[in-house]
Amino acid sequence: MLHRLKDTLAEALKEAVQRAIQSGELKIQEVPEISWETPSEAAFGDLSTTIAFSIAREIKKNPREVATAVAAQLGLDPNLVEKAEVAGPGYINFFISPACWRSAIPTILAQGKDYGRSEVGKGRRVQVEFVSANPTGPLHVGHGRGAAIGDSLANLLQAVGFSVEREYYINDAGTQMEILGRSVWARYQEELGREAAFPENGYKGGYIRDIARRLVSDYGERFLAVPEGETIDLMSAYASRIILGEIKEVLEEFGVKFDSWFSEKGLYGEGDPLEKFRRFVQVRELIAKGQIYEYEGALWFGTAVFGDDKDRVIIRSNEAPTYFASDILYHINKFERGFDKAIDIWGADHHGYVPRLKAAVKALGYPPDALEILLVQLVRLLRGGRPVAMSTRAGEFVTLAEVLAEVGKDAARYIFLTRRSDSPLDFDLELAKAQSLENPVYYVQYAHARLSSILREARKAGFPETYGDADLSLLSLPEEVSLIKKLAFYPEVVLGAALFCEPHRIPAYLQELAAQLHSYYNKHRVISKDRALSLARLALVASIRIVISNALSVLGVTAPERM
RNA sequence: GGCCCCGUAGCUCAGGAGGAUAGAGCAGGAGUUUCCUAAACUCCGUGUCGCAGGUUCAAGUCCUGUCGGGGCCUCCA
Repeated sequence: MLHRLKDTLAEALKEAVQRAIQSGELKIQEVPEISWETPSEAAFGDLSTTIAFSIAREIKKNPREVATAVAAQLGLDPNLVEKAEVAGPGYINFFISPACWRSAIPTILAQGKDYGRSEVGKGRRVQVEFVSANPTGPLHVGHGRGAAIGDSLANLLQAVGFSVEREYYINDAGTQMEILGRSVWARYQEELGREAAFPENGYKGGYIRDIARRLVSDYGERFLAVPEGETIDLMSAYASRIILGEIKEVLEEFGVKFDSWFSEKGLYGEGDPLEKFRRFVQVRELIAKGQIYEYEGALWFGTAVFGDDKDRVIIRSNEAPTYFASDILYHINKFERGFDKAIDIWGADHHGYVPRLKAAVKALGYPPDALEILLVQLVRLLRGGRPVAMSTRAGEFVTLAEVLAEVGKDAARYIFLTRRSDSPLDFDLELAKAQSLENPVYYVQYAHARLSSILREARKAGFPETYGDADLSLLSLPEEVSLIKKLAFYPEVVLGAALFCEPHRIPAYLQELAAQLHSYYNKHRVISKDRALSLARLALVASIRIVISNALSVLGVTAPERM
């Protein structure tokens, strides 16, 4: 609705500029693109354009004069626009008629769950890769934040028409897996009463011992007889399978469903990784171009010329590929699967890798913006304002599962999504549990429950469940028009949040909408003796409920009927 | 040493692709319920937008420098 309105007004503006050109008032070649502002104050109208400034710059005239000349030529539909006026240094402000705003209501009621969706991304495939934690231990709170952001971002992109795939990259190859195997091996031996040195950098968490115990109960002492060299792989395979299973469980509980679980091992497949890599590189003639070269026995990728600080090793002199090699192969694989865009969501501690991976993508000949990397800052876990001590190395950390058990999915997801991802987040367990003013989740959910309650009461009072007959012109209070306006902007909020990868815009919007609703509710009765007015207000209430419900659903938070 | 992020009200943070007099939540104070859910509402805010320059008709927003906080640098994973 808003989108159409803007197009209509932009058209009218362009025509006005044309006429001003023809009449000789403006001497410009072509009409510039119309951009819209939403004024900060009601006195400045509902929509505002700064087109006069850009024209004025071109022809070196006073912006105010330009605005006046354009406004004088404006032919506007009085059903849509009450007035358009020149204000300040050269704004043209449009005052949209209440009737026009009200037309949003039938649209919302008709579209229901689809209200807010658009087709901007139609025909384009995006992959969102997130969480991707090593299967060497349980997910912690930080992973939870990444999960919430990745999942809602995927929802948002879907809502604006992209075809989206959620992927979890399982880092199941390399040194960490070996360390996992060694850790389990040590615990396994201990369980069976054999002296065993625990690896220096091993995983000390209690879950390793649990896995060792399961191993004992499943297989008894069988592995003690196997040569140590062979046991490590077996141990790490066994442990990672269990851990990955638990990761999947927690994510499901958290409401996150991946379309694909991509194994790093699978990336290399059966063949020798080094060979595989060389083959690919040759196909792309990277060696011929000098982008990949040997130096001191290692294979280097010349990322420096593509914006990295320095060149990077991809195959070490001991023939082992670095993680960078895996990352390169993995991203080649992504693009070969046909995604137009890959969005990686990483912990902020990996930010050092951004330039080198982007450089690699560029070197491989993919468009630079085909890869977008979103960094998620750390989560500081608090309890009653005091930091909760955590140390991954010592194996003491609060897991995502524990947080979920304590505060629940809705509060956790909502809080993770309230701040922009590049800003560190304080997550207070007491606050997340609190059913109080301090907890933003309940504020919004309560609004939804309230609206549901009104609609229930209306049904009891014999009001119809559809509002086609409602006389919406009765919604004349400033609060009502302002609420409708807010609803009309929802699709743009979704679009902005999706395109800028900023899910936090949704909770911010919800907070504002809920505040307006609560205030309206306390001031005016929806269901009254005036049946016509009641019906009109019920149509508004039903529309608000749809928008809150849709927005919460994008966040993966439930919209309760009762609280 | 190099790079990245952050610096906005007492606290936690927004600031929507440069725009008009910079906002919200919380904390603190005072009030509101015969009525659709008080998990709510109403009222109470003078901010060197870290600092200094610059670009622009217009800068919290862009550029440069600088100070403060956090993070990252490896033939580590």
